[in-house]
Parts: sequence; structure tokens; C-alpha cells
Amino acid sequence: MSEKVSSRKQQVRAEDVARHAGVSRVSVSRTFTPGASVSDATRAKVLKSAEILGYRVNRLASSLNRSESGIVALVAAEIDTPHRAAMIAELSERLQAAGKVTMLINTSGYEERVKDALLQAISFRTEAAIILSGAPDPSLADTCFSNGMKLVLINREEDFPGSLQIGPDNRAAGKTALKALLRAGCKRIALANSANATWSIVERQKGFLAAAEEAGVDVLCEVDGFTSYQAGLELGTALLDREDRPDGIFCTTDLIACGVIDAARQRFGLRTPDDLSVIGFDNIQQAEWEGYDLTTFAQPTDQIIDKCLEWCTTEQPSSETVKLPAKFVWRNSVQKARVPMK
Amino acid sequence: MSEKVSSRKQQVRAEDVARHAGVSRVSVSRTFTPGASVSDATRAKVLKSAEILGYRVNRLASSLNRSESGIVALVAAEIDTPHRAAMIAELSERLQAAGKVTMLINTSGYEERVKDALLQAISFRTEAAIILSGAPDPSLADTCFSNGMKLVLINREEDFPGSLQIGPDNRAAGKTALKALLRAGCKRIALANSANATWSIVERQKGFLAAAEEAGVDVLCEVDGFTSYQAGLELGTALLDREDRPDGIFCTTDLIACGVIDAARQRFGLRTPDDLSVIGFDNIQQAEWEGYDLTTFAQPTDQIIDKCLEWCTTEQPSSETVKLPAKFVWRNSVQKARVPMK
DNA sequence: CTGTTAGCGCGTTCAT
DNA sequence: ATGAACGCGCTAACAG
Repeated sequence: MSEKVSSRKQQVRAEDVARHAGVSRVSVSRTFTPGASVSDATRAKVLKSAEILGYRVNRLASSLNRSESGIVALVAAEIDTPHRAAMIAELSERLQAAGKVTMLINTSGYEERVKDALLQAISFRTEAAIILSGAPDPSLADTCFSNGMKLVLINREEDFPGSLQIGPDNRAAGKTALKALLRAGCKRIALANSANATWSIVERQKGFLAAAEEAGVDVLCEVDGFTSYQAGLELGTALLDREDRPDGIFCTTDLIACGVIDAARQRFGLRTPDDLSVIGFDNIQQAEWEGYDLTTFAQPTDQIIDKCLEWCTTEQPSSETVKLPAKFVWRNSVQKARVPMK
Repeated sequence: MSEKVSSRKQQVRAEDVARHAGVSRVSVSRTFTPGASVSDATRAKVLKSAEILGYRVNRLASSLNRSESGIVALVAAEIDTPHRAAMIAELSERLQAAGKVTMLINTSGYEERVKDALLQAISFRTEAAIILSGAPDPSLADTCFSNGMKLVLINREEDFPGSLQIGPDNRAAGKTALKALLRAGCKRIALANSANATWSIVERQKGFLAAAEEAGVDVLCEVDGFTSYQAGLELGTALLDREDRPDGIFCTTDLIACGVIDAARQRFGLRTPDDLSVIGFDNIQQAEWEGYDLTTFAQPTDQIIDKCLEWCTTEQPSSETVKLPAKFVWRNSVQKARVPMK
């Protein structure tokens, strides 16, 4: 008769610790449950035995039992993009500090993935899903809600009931950008934007153009490509190649702005801010690199995350839409003011 | 008498679906278990009811039962650094494609966090932990192993039994870098490195210096600061400010290289490759930006991940150390060859 | 092919 | 303060 080999992976259980410490299994559970009552003597015995045996509470089991996983899903595409990476770094940092575990779901590629991401999150009884890319199908969102899962959309479209929608005030930033270019004395103002921009990026464009119309100035619009450095290079090249070359460009993204600046420098021999003023958005790390020294808008990341965590930890949060001001970061890619303020 | 309010979060269970479909609870389980035998009729009924009720298998429960979580932990610090972000993007992408779920643990800050990260991973019965930053305490590693958890160290120190250790062949790359600078006709060769470099980065330096000694050439070594763009700026400034200004610099990291190039351009009016040859390492996105056009080494990311996944999915993998060649990526930050090859 | 039974590891009653 | 019993939601094993 062959010995039966268990295919299950071995694991130290609370019962093992209890036997080793000579106490009941419940006492083990209690020593690891904050606020439970155990005598110091048994607690000490339990901790010692746990240490020796290498025991760790199985959170799969405890989560199942308590119906609280402590897991938060982070749904994002293009994770290696500077601003996105910074956001994820901050978020994961803060989630951990709040005692949560982050499950990262990469949705690069086909859009259908956002759906799969949420389904996976539901399967793990994730407490919340923070979505940085794409918007889920509303019906799917209902499934999330009915499973007690919270939904946060950062920098995403409006009209999504039941969730927290949060991001910078993109329109206001667009207006500020226009004013700054005017105040710098720019005569021919342009806008460089991706043709595949997200909703929040388009908002920046709208704010910029609305302010321009209000001020009665024309804007050269170059909208093409993706939201990337390479697109910035081409947008910049197209704009600077014109006979009526612009002298002030608002780029809806720092990545685009870096491309525009490089196009100016490498392809046209133009320098910022002397020959050209450029404003970006995001305040990515490269914005403060000496080769760019980019005037831009810093996303209110800290406040976004503050609000996000607060909302996620309240019992029955209600639908909410929050716009936070983006901070204008002055560096040296915009000509010093030549026009006095009104 | 007040009605008792359940504090547990509501959840659609297999039993609910079973009742709704008029079948047994096990049939529900079977329809969602690949390779289980259910008649098409009942499967259809189950799927329909599941759809209606919004049922999703609770993976906390199934993982507990089957002792297989399907979760892989990604342990990393400085997630927003270009190369690290790219690595995480790729890894999470591939893990998902392999049907795994990635749990991201950010260990930026104090070093103790790596320990906490692994303890957390153990709690969730993670199938493997892929460590991109820091090295765990060996005794802790044993706890991992005894809980059936695999350990992968990417770009980390050697002598770590029981794990897969994988990364580029840093020494070889260092040697290649030196040869390239010599072949470019550089007369005064320098090395720029962080004072807080990881083991793998120091290996690059060692390879470079060993090759220099072999070739009988002196190397100016500037080692200071962190592994960052800012450090590169200062390292570059220090080197280029010397009377015996170098004309060829190997930077152990692209980030440092970008800093060096900017120092040369912005602070000394020097251009690559005409006045100065620069070589980096990592092939980050910025390396191909037009302002840098950096000659560098591409990490063999794909192969690393291939091996990583393969190793993690084998039943009883044995200790292994793998060095993969880094690919030299020629761009335009190094003077064209002026010295014929030997 | 289907249903019944048992148990994954844990936390929370309810007793003592 | 401690122990016994129960159930979280699920799947594997065993009958029929």
C-alpha cells in the first residue's frame, strides 16, 4: 500500500501553535486579535511558540471569516508613465500606512480589461477599487456595489453614481495657463494635445480655449498622436515649422511638453524661454530636470489620496465629485512677465 | 424588540445561485471549476442565474480550501523610478497573463519594511515573492519556504539559497562600456556612480574598472550621492569642472547619465557626443529622448520575466543563479569609433 | 452526472 | 480568562 502523499502545501496553523504552547486554539486566535482578552502569561507562551514555529495568521481564512479582506485594488494602465508611476507609488505607500494591502491590476492593452480587473477585484472581495484608467461599465459598477465594494475614479469622467470621483480642476488650470502665456507677452499662442486624450486632459484643453475666447485671442490647435513624449516631438515640430510660428505653447501634459521643448531645441535651435514659452501639466520628475526646467501644474496628489482614503474608510460613503486646485509651479520655461497684470 | 442589523457585508453566495437555478450548491461550484463534470443543461441554468444575481466565486474561500491563492507579491522600493516602473509594468502584465494576481508591496523608506512585506505576503499565502529591492533576512526566507512560498531576487546579492536570483550580467556590461569608450578614442575616461548603489550597480563599476586595469588605462572615479538624476548632475559637474576634464564617462545608471549630460550641456556648454562621450545603463524611456539620445545597455527584461515565471510555476524549483547578457544599445551619445578594433 | 459529507483556518458567539 | 461549538464560502472526496 503506497503512502498517501498530500498535495496540499504545508502550513503552520493556529492549532499547531496551541498544541506547542499548551493552550487552546482560541487563545492563539485571541493573542493575534487586537482588543481580545488574554492573560499576559498565555499571550507570552503563544507568542513564543508562534515565533518558534514561524506562525502567521492566515489572512485568507480570517478575511473569509470576518468578511473584510483589507485589500484595495489599484486599476491602471501605462503604469510606467512618469505621472502614473508616481501616483501608484504614493497610493501604495499610503494604503499600506493605512493598513491596507494593494492589489495591482494592469489594464494596458484592450479596454475590456477594466471589466476583467473589476471582476477579479470582486472575487477577492476587495474593499475598494481605485481606478486610474478607463471607466467601468455602469452595470458592472452595480455588481461592485452590491458586493460591498467601493469605487473611486481618479481623473475620470463624470456622472458615475455611487462612486467618488476626484481629480484636479483641469478647466481652471487651462485658464491659468492661458493667462500666464498672455502675461508673458506671447503673441501667437498654441495648444498641443494628444488625439487620444482622456477626459481630464480634454478638460484642460477646454479650459484653455474658453479662456482664450474670453480674452479674444486666437489659438493654434495641434491635436494628434498619443499622450506621449514622441507625440510631443511631432506636435512641436508641426507647430514650429509653421510660417506663423507660435511663441507660447500650452501642452496638456508634461510628457508632451518635454517633446515640444526637445523639438524646439534639437530640431529648430530654439530655446525656452527666450524663443518660446512652454507650459505643461503633471509636474513629473523630468519637469525639473535642468534640460527642461518646465513651468507646469502639480497635481494635488496628496489631497487626492487623503480624500480617497478618507472616503474609502467611511461606512456608507455617498456619491461625491471633488475637484481640487492644481498648483501652478513656476520654473523657467516661460518668459518673465512682460505684460503687467490687469 | 429592535431588529438585529447584520454588520457583515452582503454577498452573493453559491447557495443563492443554486436556489435560484433550482440545482444543488455543488453544481454551482462545478460550473466554475475548470474540468469538472456538469451537464450542459445545469451549467446553462447556473450561468444564467449567476449572471442575474451578479455572482462571483469568492476566491478568498476557494483559495483557502485549495491552498492556492494565485497571488504573487511584488516587493519594490522607489516604484516611480523609470526603470523600476517599467519592470513593474512588465511583471504585472505578464503575471496577469499567466493567471496570477499581483500584490504590490512598496518598501520605500526604512529597510525594515522588506521584512514586513514578506510577513504580509506569507499571511496571504502568496505563491511567490519577487523582490526588486532590498534583501530579506535569511531566517525570514526560511519561514517563506516552510510556508511553500517561492522567492525570486531580481538584481540582488548572491548567496541566497533556495531562491532564484536573476539579473543582467553587470560585470560584462561594465567591460563592454570601457571598450566602447576606448574605441571611441576617449583619452580621459571617467566613471560616475552613486555612493548608495545597489549590489548590481556596483558590479557594473567593478566590471568597468577591471577592464580598465586590464587595458592599462586610468579611470577618474566620481562616486557620490544617490542613484538619481540629481546625483548625475552633481557627479557630472564635479567631473567636468576638473582641469583634466574627462572626455568619456560611464554612468552606472541612465538616470545618472541624463544628469551628466545635462550638466555638460547646461552648465558647461558641452555637447554629446562631440565634446563628451557618455554611456548609461537600463535603457529607460528618457534614454531615447532626443535631448539625450543615450547609448546604453538594455536590461534583458523579457528574458528575466520569462525565467521568473517559468521558475515560479515549477513544482519544486531548486536554487538557481542566472545572469543574462544586457544588450548594448547604440544611440548617439558616444563618439563614432576613431580607433580600429583590435 | 448529481447530491451528501467533510474540512480548509480562522474569529466569534456562548457558556463556564 | 478560557474552552466548546458554530459558521464564513468554497471545493474534494465519496456515494449513488
